[in-house]
Amino acid sequence: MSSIVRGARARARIEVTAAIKEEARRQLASEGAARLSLRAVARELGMVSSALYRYFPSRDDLLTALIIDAYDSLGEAAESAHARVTDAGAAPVERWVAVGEAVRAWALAHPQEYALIYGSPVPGYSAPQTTVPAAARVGLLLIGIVRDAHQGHALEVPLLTDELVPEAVRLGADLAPDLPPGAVAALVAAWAQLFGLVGFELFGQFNRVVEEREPFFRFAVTRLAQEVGLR
Amino acid sequence: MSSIVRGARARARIEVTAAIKEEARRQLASEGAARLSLRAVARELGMVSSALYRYFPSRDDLLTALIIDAYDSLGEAAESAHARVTDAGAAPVERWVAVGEAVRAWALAHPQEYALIYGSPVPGYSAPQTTVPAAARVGLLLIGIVRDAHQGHALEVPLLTDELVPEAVRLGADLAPDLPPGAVAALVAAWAQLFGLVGFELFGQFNRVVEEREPFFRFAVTRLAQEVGLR
DNA sequence: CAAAAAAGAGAGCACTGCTCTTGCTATGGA
DNA sequence: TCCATAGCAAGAGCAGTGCTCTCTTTTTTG
Repeated sequence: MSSIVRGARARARIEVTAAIKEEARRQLASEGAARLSLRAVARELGMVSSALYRYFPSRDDLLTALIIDAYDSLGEAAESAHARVTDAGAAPVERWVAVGEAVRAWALAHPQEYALIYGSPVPGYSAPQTTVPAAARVGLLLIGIVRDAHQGHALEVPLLTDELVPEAVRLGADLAPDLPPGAVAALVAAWAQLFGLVGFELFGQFNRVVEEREPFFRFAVTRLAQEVGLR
Repeated sequence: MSSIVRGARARARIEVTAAIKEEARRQLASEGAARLSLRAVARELGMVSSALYRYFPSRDDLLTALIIDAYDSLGEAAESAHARVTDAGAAPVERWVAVGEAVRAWALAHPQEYALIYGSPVPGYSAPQTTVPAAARVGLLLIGIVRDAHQGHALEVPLLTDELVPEAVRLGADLAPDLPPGAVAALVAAWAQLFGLVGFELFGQFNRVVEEREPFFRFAVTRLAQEVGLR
Protein backbone atom coordinates (compact mmCIF):
# COMPACT_ATOMS: atom_id res chain seq x y z
CA MET A 1 0.00 0.00 0.00
CA SER A 2 1.09 3.49 0.71
CA SER A 3 4.63 3.48 1.88
CA ILE A 4 3.81 6.06 4.54
CA VAL A 5 2.47 3.86 7.30
CA ARG A 6 3.76 0.36 6.91
CA GLY A 7 4.30 -0.73 10.43
CA ALA A 8 6.82 0.02 13.10
CA ARG A 9 9.65 -1.59 11.20
CA ALA A 10 9.44 0.62 8.11
CA ARG A 11 8.98 3.64 10.30
CA ALA A 12 12.04 2.72 12.32
CA ARG A 13 14.03 2.19 9.16
CA ILE A 14 13.32 5.72 8.00
CA GLU A 15 14.26 7.16 11.35
CA VAL A 16 17.45 5.15 11.64
CA THR A 17 18.45 6.07 8.10
CA ALA A 18 17.93 9.72 8.92
CA ALA A 19 19.86 9.42 12.17
CA ILE A 20 22.78 7.82 10.35
CA LYS A 21 22.89 10.61 7.79
CA GLU A 22 22.59 13.22 10.51
CA GLU A 23 25.47 11.80 12.51
CA ALA A 24 27.49 11.31 9.32
CA ARG A 25 26.92 14.96 8.43
CA ARG A 26 28.09 15.96 11.89
CA GLN A 27 31.31 13.97 11.43
CA LEU A 28 31.68 15.29 7.91
CA ALA A 29 31.54 18.83 9.22
CA SER A 30 34.08 18.25 11.96
CA GLU A 31 36.43 15.76 10.35
CA GLY A 32 36.02 16.01 6.61
CA ALA A 33 34.95 13.47 4.04
CA ALA A 34 38.04 11.30 4.07
CA ARG A 35 37.90 10.87 7.83
CA LEU A 36 34.23 10.07 7.85
CA SER A 37 34.15 6.66 9.50
CA LEU A 38 31.28 4.22 9.35
CA ARG A 39 32.40 2.66 12.58
CA ALA A 40 32.48 5.99 14.36
CA VAL A 41 29.01 6.83 13.10
CA ALA A 42 27.72 3.50 14.31
CA ARG A 43 29.50 3.86 17.63
CA GLU A 44 27.99 7.29 18.18
CA LEU A 45 24.55 5.89 17.42
CA GLY A 46 25.04 3.01 19.85
CA MET A 47 24.88 0.38 17.19
CA VAL A 48 27.44 -2.08 15.99
CA SER A 49 29.17 -1.27 12.71
CA SER A 50 27.86 -4.27 10.84
CA ALA A 51 24.29 -3.19 11.53
CA LEU A 52 24.88 0.01 9.64
CA TYR A 53 25.41 -1.98 6.47
CA ARG A 54 21.72 -2.87 6.55
CA TYR A 55 21.06 0.79 5.71
CA PHE A 56 23.96 1.75 3.48
CA PRO A 57 25.68 -1.06 1.59
CA SER A 58 29.00 0.77 1.62
CA ARG A 59 30.72 3.90 2.74
CA ASP A 60 30.45 5.26 -0.78
CA ASP A 61 26.69 4.82 -0.74
CA LEU A 62 26.48 6.82 2.45
CA LEU A 63 28.62 9.50 0.83
CA THR A 64 26.36 9.53 -2.21
CA ALA A 65 23.36 10.10 0.01
CA LEU A 66 25.16 12.99 1.68
CA ILE A 67 26.10 14.42 -1.71
CA ILE A 68 22.52 14.42 -2.93
CA ASP A 69 21.36 16.01 0.30
CA ALA A 70 24.07 18.65 -0.01
CA TYR A 71 23.09 19.50 -3.59
CA ASP A 72 19.48 19.76 -2.49
CA SER A 73 20.32 21.87 0.52
CA LEU A 74 22.38 24.25 -1.59
CA GLY A 75 19.74 24.31 -4.31
CA GLU A 76 17.03 25.11 -1.83
CA ALA A 77 19.09 27.88 -0.23
CA ALA A 78 19.71 29.43 -3.63
CA GLU A 79 16.10 29.06 -4.73
CA SER A 80 14.63 30.56 -1.61
CA ALA A 81 17.05 33.50 -1.72
CA HIS A 82 16.07 34.01 -5.33
CA ALA A 83 12.37 33.81 -4.54
CA ARG A 84 12.81 36.35 -1.75
CA VAL A 85 14.38 39.06 -3.93
CA THR A 86 12.12 38.25 -6.87
CA ASP A 87 9.05 38.78 -4.71
CA ALA A 88 10.54 42.09 -3.67
CA GLY A 89 10.60 43.06 -7.31
CA ALA A 90 14.35 42.87 -7.83
CA ALA A 91 15.89 43.42 -11.25
CA PRO A 92 17.65 40.53 -13.02
CA VAL A 93 21.11 41.67 -11.91
CA GLU A 94 19.99 41.74 -8.32
CA ARG A 95 18.46 38.33 -8.64
CA TRP A 96 21.70 36.96 -10.10
CA VAL A 97 23.74 38.51 -7.31
CA ALA A 98 21.33 37.18 -4.71
CA VAL A 99 21.78 33.64 -6.02
CA GLY A 100 25.55 34.05 -6.05
CA GLU A 101 25.59 35.34 -2.52
CA ALA A 102 23.32 32.53 -1.38
CA VAL A 103 25.69 29.98 -2.87
CA ARG A 104 28.63 31.63 -1.16
CA ALA A 105 26.84 31.86 2.17
CA TRP A 106 25.82 28.22 2.02
CA ALA A 107 29.37 27.22 1.15
CA LEU A 108 30.82 29.15 4.07
CA ALA A 109 28.25 27.61 6.39
CA HIS A 110 28.80 24.06 5.12
CA PRO A 111 32.41 23.95 3.94
CA GLN A 112 32.87 20.20 4.07
CA GLU A 113 29.60 19.56 2.28
CA TYR A 114 30.58 22.10 -0.34
CA ALA A 115 33.92 20.37 -0.71
CA LEU A 116 32.06 17.10 -1.13
CA ILE A 117 30.13 18.35 -4.13
CA TYR A 118 32.33 21.00 -5.74
CA GLY A 119 35.78 20.08 -4.50
CA SER A 120 37.78 17.20 -5.81
CA PRO A 121 35.60 14.16 -6.13
CA VAL A 122 36.33 11.61 -3.46
CA PRO A 123 39.09 9.44 -4.91
CA GLY A 124 38.04 6.23 -6.50
CA TYR A 125 34.51 7.43 -6.36
CA SER A 126 32.47 8.76 -9.24
CA ALA A 127 29.10 10.29 -8.56
CA PRO A 128 26.27 8.12 -9.84
CA GLN A 129 23.54 9.33 -12.15
CA THR A 130 21.16 9.80 -9.23
CA THR A 131 22.90 12.99 -8.21
CA VAL A 132 22.22 14.75 -11.51
CA PRO A 133 18.82 16.33 -10.85
CA ALA A 134 19.85 17.71 -7.47
CA ALA A 135 23.12 18.94 -8.91
CA ALA A 136 21.41 20.90 -11.65
CA ARG A 137 19.28 23.14 -9.45
CA VAL A 138 21.59 26.14 -9.16
CA GLY A 139 22.41 26.01 -12.83
CA LEU A 140 18.76 25.94 -13.80
CA LEU A 141 18.10 28.85 -11.51
CA LEU A 142 20.75 30.93 -13.23
CA ILE A 143 19.40 29.97 -16.64
CA GLY A 144 15.95 31.07 -15.56
CA ILE A 145 17.17 34.50 -14.52
CA VAL A 146 18.83 35.12 -17.85
CA ARG A 147 15.83 33.81 -19.79
CA ASP A 148 13.50 36.11 -17.89
CA ALA A 149 15.73 39.06 -18.60
CA HIS A 150 15.77 38.08 -22.24
CA GLN A 151 11.98 38.29 -22.55
CA GLY A 152 11.23 41.17 -24.89
CA HIS A 153 14.45 43.13 -25.16
CA ALA A 154 17.33 41.18 -26.60
CA LEU A 155 20.52 40.63 -24.63
CA GLU A 156 23.87 41.84 -25.69
CA VAL A 157 25.25 38.72 -27.30
CA PRO A 158 28.92 37.86 -27.03
CA LEU A 159 30.95 37.22 -30.14
CA LEU A 160 31.51 33.56 -30.85
CA THR A 161 34.52 32.15 -32.58
CA ASP A 162 33.73 29.95 -35.57
CA GLU A 163 34.97 26.87 -33.79
CA LEU A 164 32.52 27.39 -30.94
CA VAL A 165 29.36 28.05 -32.94
CA PRO A 166 28.19 24.43 -33.25
CA GLU A 167 28.84 23.78 -29.56
CA ALA A 168 27.03 26.96 -28.55
CA VAL A 169 24.05 26.00 -30.70
CA ARG A 170 23.92 22.55 -29.13
CA LEU A 171 24.25 24.04 -25.64
CA GLY A 172 21.42 26.45 -26.42
CA ALA A 173 19.17 23.68 -27.72
CA ASP A 174 19.73 21.68 -24.54
CA LEU A 175 19.53 24.41 -21.96
CA ALA A 176 17.61 27.42 -23.23
CA PRO A 177 16.19 27.27 -26.76
CA ASP A 178 14.88 30.80 -26.49
CA LEU A 179 18.31 32.32 -25.83
CA PRO A 180 20.87 33.21 -28.48
CA PRO A 181 23.70 30.64 -28.52
CA GLY A 182 26.32 33.17 -27.51
CA ALA A 183 24.38 34.05 -24.39
CA VAL A 184 24.15 30.40 -23.40
CA ALA A 185 27.87 29.89 -23.81
CA ALA A 186 28.54 32.96 -21.68
CA LEU A 187 26.09 31.67 -19.12
CA VAL A 188 27.76 28.30 -18.78
CA ALA A 189 31.13 30.00 -18.40
CA ALA A 190 29.78 32.36 -15.77
CA TRP A 191 28.26 29.43 -13.92
CA ALA A 192 31.64 27.74 -13.66
CA GLN A 193 33.35 31.00 -12.81
CA LEU A 194 30.93 31.70 -9.98
CA PHE A 195 31.93 28.47 -8.30
CA GLY A 196 35.55 29.30 -8.97
CA LEU A 197 35.18 32.42 -6.87
CA VAL A 198 33.46 30.54 -4.06
CA GLY A 199 35.93 27.68 -4.15
CA PHE A 200 38.98 29.91 -4.07
CA GLU A 201 37.69 31.70 -1.02
CA LEU A 202 36.64 28.52 0.72
CA PHE A 203 39.74 26.49 -0.03
CA GLY A 204 42.13 29.15 1.17
CA GLN A 205 43.49 30.52 -2.09
CA PHE A 206 42.42 34.00 -1.03
CA ASN A 207 44.33 33.80 2.26
CA ARG A 208 46.71 36.73 2.50
CA VAL A 209 45.30 38.02 -0.79
CA VAL A 210 41.69 39.08 -0.51
CA GLU A 211 40.73 40.39 2.92
CA GLU A 212 37.32 41.94 2.42
CA ARG A 213 35.75 38.84 1.02
CA GLU A 214 32.15 39.92 0.92
CA PRO A 215 32.50 43.21 -1.00
CA PHE A 216 34.96 41.52 -3.30
CA PHE A 217 32.56 38.72 -4.04
CA ARG A 218 29.74 41.15 -4.68
CA PHE A 219 31.98 43.03 -7.10
CA ALA A 220 32.98 39.90 -8.96
CA VAL A 221 29.55 38.33 -9.11
CA THR A 222 28.02 41.57 -10.33
CA ARG A 223 30.53 41.64 -13.15
CA LEU A 224 29.57 38.05 -13.95
CA ALA A 225 25.95 39.18 -14.22
CA GLN A 226 26.99 41.81 -16.72
CA GLU A 227 28.95 39.16 -18.59
CA VAL A 228 25.77 37.20 -19.20
CA GLY A 229 24.00 40.32 -20.39
CA LEU A 230 22.11 41.35 -17.26
CA ARG A 231 21.79 45.04 -16.53
CA MET B 1 80.64 22.16 3.28
CA SER B 2 78.75 22.07 0.08
CA SER B 3 75.76 19.85 0.40
CA ILE B 4 76.35 18.48 -3.09
CA VAL B 5 78.79 15.69 -2.41
CA ARG B 6 78.68 14.66 1.18
CA GLY B 7 79.33 10.98 1.00
CA ALA B 8 77.33 7.99 -0.07
CA ARG B 9 74.84 8.36 2.75
CA ALA B 10 73.66 11.86 1.88
CA ARG B 11 73.56 10.91 -1.75
CA ALA B 12 71.48 7.86 -1.00
CA ARG B 13 69.12 9.91 1.11
CA ILE B 14 68.43 12.25 -1.79
CA GLU B 15 67.83 9.37 -4.14
CA VAL B 16 65.56 7.50 -1.76
CA THR B 17 63.59 10.66 -1.05
CA ALA B 18 63.10 11.20 -4.74
CA ALA B 19 62.12 7.57 -5.27
CA ILE B 20 59.52 7.83 -2.52
CA LYS B 21 58.01 10.93 -4.05
CA GLU B 22 58.05 9.35 -7.47
CA GLU B 23 56.25 6.22 -6.32
CA ALA B 24 53.85 8.32 -4.25
CA ARG B 25 53.05 10.39 -7.32
CA ARG B 26 52.41 7.21 -9.24
CA GLN B 27 49.95 6.02 -6.60
CA LEU B 28 48.43 9.46 -6.38
CA ALA B 29 47.77 9.39 -10.09
CA SER B 30 46.18 5.96 -10.05
CA GLU B 31 44.44 5.91 -6.70
CA GLY B 32 43.94 9.51 -5.60
CA ALA B 33 45.15 11.37 -2.57
CA ALA B 34 42.97 9.71 0.03
CA ARG B 35 44.04 6.25 -1.03
CA LEU B 36 47.69 7.13 -1.11
CA SER B 37 49.19 4.67 1.33
CA LEU B 38 52.58 4.97 2.95
CA ARG B 39 52.72 1.23 3.39
CA ALA B 40 51.99 0.61 -0.27
CA VAL B 41 54.67 3.09 -1.31
CA ALA B 42 57.18 1.39 0.95
CA ARG B 43 56.13 -2.05 -0.25
CA GLU B 44 56.57 -1.03 -3.87
CA LEU B 45 60.01 0.31 -3.08
CA GLY B 46 61.00 -2.89 -1.32
CA MET B 47 61.38 -1.28 2.04
CA VAL B 48 59.51 -1.71 5.28
CA SER B 49 56.95 0.95 6.14
CA SER B 50 58.69 2.15 9.26
CA ALA B 51 61.81 2.95 7.26
CA LEU B 52 59.85 5.44 5.22
CA TYR B 53 59.31 7.54 8.32
CA ARG B 54 63.02 8.39 8.27
CA TYR B 55 62.30 10.42 5.16
CA PHE B 56 58.85 11.82 5.80
CA PRO B 57 57.73 12.13 9.41
CA SER B 58 54.11 11.59 8.48
CA ARG B 59 51.76 11.00 5.62
CA ASP B 60 50.83 14.67 5.67
CA ASP B 61 54.45 15.68 5.21
CA LEU B 62 54.70 13.49 2.17
CA LEU B 63 51.53 15.08 0.84
CA THR B 64 52.96 18.52 1.48
CA ALA B 65 56.03 17.65 -0.54
CA LEU B 66 53.82 16.45 -3.36
CA ILE B 67 51.76 19.63 -3.17
CA ILE B 68 54.80 21.86 -3.49
CA ASP B 69 56.07 19.79 -6.40
CA ALA B 70 52.67 20.03 -8.06
CA TYR B 71 52.54 23.81 -7.69
CA ASP B 72 56.02 24.03 -9.13
CA SER B 73 55.23 21.69 -11.98
CA LEU B 74 52.12 23.68 -12.87
CA GLY B 75 53.96 26.96 -12.47
CA GLU B 76 56.74 25.82 -14.73
CA ALA B 77 54.32 24.56 -17.37
CA ALA B 78 52.53 27.90 -17.35
CA GLU B 79 55.73 29.92 -17.39
CA SER B 80 57.29 28.03 -20.24
CA ALA B 81 54.11 28.25 -22.30
CA HIS B 82 54.08 31.97 -21.63
CA ALA B 83 57.71 32.36 -22.57
CA ARG B 84 57.12 30.48 -25.79
CA VAL B 85 54.35 32.74 -27.07
CA THR B 86 56.04 35.86 -25.75
CA ASP B 87 59.18 35.05 -27.70
CA ALA B 88 56.98 34.63 -30.76
CA GLY B 89 55.83 38.20 -30.26
CA ALA B 90 52.32 37.42 -29.05
CA ALA B 91 49.97 40.18 -27.91
CA PRO B 92 48.88 40.34 -24.25
CA VAL B 93 45.56 38.60 -24.92
CA GLU B 94 47.35 35.74 -26.61
CA ARG B 95 49.79 35.49 -23.73
CA TRP B 96 46.91 35.36 -21.25
CA VAL B 97 45.14 32.69 -23.25
CA ALA B 98 48.35 30.70 -23.56
CA VAL B 99 48.76 30.68 -19.79
CA GLY B 100 45.16 29.64 -19.32
CA GLU B 101 45.48 26.82 -21.79
CA ALA B 102 48.71 25.67 -20.19
CA VAL B 103 47.00 25.50 -16.81
CA ARG B 104 44.14 23.53 -18.31
CA ALA B 105 46.46 21.16 -20.16
CA TRP B 106 48.49 20.53 -17.04
CA ALA B 107 45.34 19.89 -15.04
CA LEU B 108 44.04 17.39 -17.57
CA ALA B 109 47.39 15.64 -17.63
CA HIS B 110 47.72 15.55 -13.84
CA PRO B 111 44.18 15.43 -12.51
CA GLN B 112 44.95 14.04 -9.08
CA GLU B 113 47.77 16.49 -8.54
CA TYR B 114 45.50 19.31 -9.61
CA ALA B 115 42.87 18.06 -7.18
CA LEU B 116 45.52 18.05 -4.49
CA ILE B 117 46.26 21.73 -4.90
CA TYR B 118 43.03 23.28 -6.20
CA GLY B 119 40.41 20.78 -5.11
CA SER B 120 39.19 20.45 -1.59
CA PRO B 121 42.08 20.54 0.81
CA VAL B 122 42.82 17.14 2.25
CA PRO B 123 40.64 16.90 5.35
CA GLY B 124 42.31 17.70 8.62
CA TYR B 125 45.23 19.04 6.71
CA SER B 126 46.06 22.68 6.16
CA ALA B 127 48.82 23.62 3.79
CA PRO B 128 51.85 25.00 5.60
CA GLN B 129 53.48 28.31 4.79
CA THR B 130 56.17 26.59 2.74
CA THR B 131 53.78 26.08 -0.13
CA VAL B 132 53.14 29.79 -0.62
CA PRO B 133 55.93 30.74 -3.04
CA ALA B 134 55.27 27.79 -5.32
CA ALA B 135 51.53 28.43 -5.17
CA ALA B 136 51.92 32.03 -6.28
CA ARG B 137 53.64 31.39 -9.59
CA VAL B 138 50.63 31.29 -11.91
CA GLY B 139 49.11 34.31 -10.21
CA LEU B 140 52.28 36.31 -10.59
CA LEU B 141 52.47 35.34 -14.22
CA LEU B 142 48.99 36.69 -14.85
CA ILE B 143 49.79 39.89 -13.00
CA GLY B 144 52.86 40.34 -15.15
CA ILE B 145 50.89 40.05 -18.35
CA VAL B 146 48.43 42.71 -17.30
CA ARG B 147 51.19 45.00 -16.06
CA ASP B 148 53.03 44.71 -19.34
CA ALA B 149 49.87 45.53 -21.24
CA HIS B 150 49.37 48.52 -18.98
CA GLN B 151 52.72 50.06 -19.91
CA GLY B 152 51.99 53.24 -21.81
CA HIS B 153 48.33 53.05 -22.72
CA ALA B 154 45.98 52.85 -19.79
CA LEU B 155 43.64 49.91 -19.36
CA GLU B 156 39.92 50.16 -19.31
CA VAL B 157 39.28 50.23 -15.59
CA PRO B 158 36.22 48.56 -14.10
CA LEU B 159 33.88 50.54 -11.93
CA LEU B 160 34.36 49.92 -8.24
CA THR B 161 31.65 50.10 -5.66
CA ASP B 162 32.43 52.37 -2.72
CA GLU B 163 32.66 49.48 -0.33
CA LEU B 164 35.37 47.83 -2.41
CA VAL B 165 37.65 50.84 -2.95
CA PRO B 166 39.81 50.40 0.16
CA GLU B 167 40.22 46.67 -0.50
CA ALA B 168 41.10 47.29 -4.12
CA VAL B 169 43.68 49.89 -3.11
CA ARG B 170 45.24 47.47 -0.63
CA LEU B 171 45.23 44.68 -3.21
CA GLY B 172 46.91 46.99 -5.68
CA ALA B 173 49.58 48.05 -3.21
CA ASP B 174 50.37 44.40 -2.48
CA LEU B 175 50.27 42.95 -5.95
CA ALA B 176 50.82 45.61 -8.60
CA PRO B 177 51.42 49.20 -7.45
CA ASP B 178 51.57 50.43 -11.02
CA LEU B 179 48.06 49.22 -11.89
CA PRO B 180 44.84 51.05 -11.12
CA PRO B 181 43.03 49.41 -8.18
CA GLY B 182 40.03 48.45 -10.26
CA ALA B 183 42.21 46.51 -12.65
CA VAL B 184 43.81 44.60 -9.79
CA ALA B 185 40.43 43.63 -8.36
CA ALA B 186 39.30 42.44 -11.77
CA LEU B 187 42.55 40.52 -12.12
CA VAL B 188 42.13 38.66 -8.85
CA ALA B 189 38.57 37.77 -9.78
CA ALA B 190 39.66 36.55 -13.22
CA TRP B 191 42.38 34.47 -11.59
CA ALA B 192 39.85 32.66 -9.43
CA GLN B 193 37.42 32.33 -12.31
CA LEU B 194 40.06 30.77 -14.53
CA PHE B 195 40.52 27.96 -12.05
CA GLY B 196 36.77 27.69 -11.74
CA LEU B 197 36.59 26.83 -15.43
CA VAL B 198 39.38 24.29 -15.17
CA GLY B 199 37.98 22.73 -12.01
CA PHE B 200 34.48 22.37 -13.40
CA GLU B 201 35.79 20.56 -16.44
CA LEU B 202 38.13 18.36 -14.46
CA PHE B 203 35.73 17.45 -11.67
CA GLY B 204 32.97 16.43 -13.99
CA GLN B 205 30.56 19.33 -13.72
CA PHE B 206 30.69 19.76 -17.48
CA ASN B 207 29.72 16.14 -18.11
CA ARG B 208 26.66 16.04 -20.33
CA VAL B 209 26.82 19.83 -20.55
CA VAL B 210 29.87 21.04 -22.40
CA GLU B 211 31.09 18.66 -25.08
CA GLU B 212 33.63 20.66 -27.04
CA ARG B 213 35.76 21.49 -24.06
CA GLU B 214 38.74 23.05 -25.78
CA PRO B 215 36.93 25.65 -27.92
CA PHE B 216 34.68 26.44 -25.01
CA PHE B 217 37.64 27.02 -22.74
CA ARG B 218 39.33 29.21 -25.31
CA PHE B 219 36.15 31.25 -25.60
CA ALA B 220 35.79 31.67 -21.85
CA VAL B 221 39.44 32.42 -21.14
CA THR B 222 39.55 34.98 -23.93
CA ARG B 223 36.60 36.74 -22.38
CA LEU B 224 38.43 36.68 -19.06
CA ALA B 225 41.35 38.40 -20.75
CA GLN B 226 39.02 41.13 -21.95
CA GLU B 227 37.65 41.40 -18.44
CA VAL B 228 41.06 42.37 -17.15
CA GLY B 229 41.46 44.94 -19.88
CA LEU B 230 43.56 43.02 -22.41
CA ARG B 231 42.86 43.55 -26.09
C1' DC C 1 0.11 -19.65 13.87
C1' DA C 2 4.02 -20.88 11.30
C1' DA C 3 7.20 -19.41 7.60
C1' DA C 4 9.84 -15.80 5.88
C1' DA C 5 12.01 -11.52 5.81
C1' DA C 6 14.53 -7.99 8.22
C1' DA C 7 17.46 -6.41 11.72
C1' DG C 8 21.13 -6.60 15.26
C1' DA C 9 25.39 -8.67 17.44
C1' DG C 10 29.80 -10.39 17.30
C1' DA C 11 33.92 -12.37 15.44
C1' DG C 12 37.19 -12.02 12.02
C1' DC C 13 40.04 -10.53 7.70
C1' DA C 14 43.02 -7.50 5.51
C1' DC C 15 44.34 -3.11 5.49
C1' DT C 16 45.87 1.63 7.33
C1' DG C 17 49.14 5.37 9.99
C1' DC C 18 52.28 5.45 13.36
C1' DT C 19 55.55 4.12 17.42
C1' DC C 20 59.05 1.61 19.68
C1' DT C 21 62.82 -1.40 20.14
C1' DT C 22 66.61 -3.83 18.18
C1' DG C 23 70.37 -4.39 15.56
C1' DC C 24 73.63 -2.73 11.60
C1' DT C 25 76.65 0.66 9.14
C1' DA C 26 78.66 4.78 7.45
C1' DT C 27 80.65 9.17 9.26
C1' DG C 28 83.62 12.15 11.53
C1' DG C 29 86.59 13.41 15.62
C1' DA C 30 90.55 11.82 18.81
C1' DT D 1 93.59 4.14 12.82
C1' DC D 2 89.97 3.34 16.20
C1' DC D 3 85.58 4.12 18.03
C1' DA D 4 81.57 6.66 19.72
C1' DT D 5 77.82 8.57 17.39
C1' DA D 6 74.37 9.38 14.40
C1' DG D 7 71.60 7.64 10.59
C1' DC D 8 69.11 3.87 8.84
C1' DA D 9 66.46 -0.53 8.19
C1' DA D 10 63.68 -4.12 10.09
C1' DG D 11 60.15 -6.11 12.79
C1' DA D 12 56.61 -6.30 16.17
C1' DG D 13 52.78 -4.13 17.84
C1' DC D 14 48.73 -0.76 18.71
C1' DA D 15 44.56 1.27 17.49
C1' DG D 16 41.85 2.22 13.98
C1' DT D 17 39.42 1.33 9.30
C1' DG D 18 35.86 -0.98 5.58
C1' DC D 19 33.62 -4.96 4.94
C1' DT D 20 31.91 -10.00 5.31
C1' DC D 21 30.06 -13.90 7.52
C1' DT D 22 27.48 -16.32 10.85
C1' DC D 23 24.21 -16.59 14.44
C1' DT D 24 20.31 -14.98 17.03
C1' DT D 25 16.27 -12.15 17.75
C1' DT D 26 12.36 -9.66 16.21
C1' DT D 27 8.80 -8.27 13.12
C1' DT D 28 5.97 -8.93 9.17
C1' DT D 29 3.26 -11.71 6.21
C1' DG D 30 0.77 -15.71 3.95
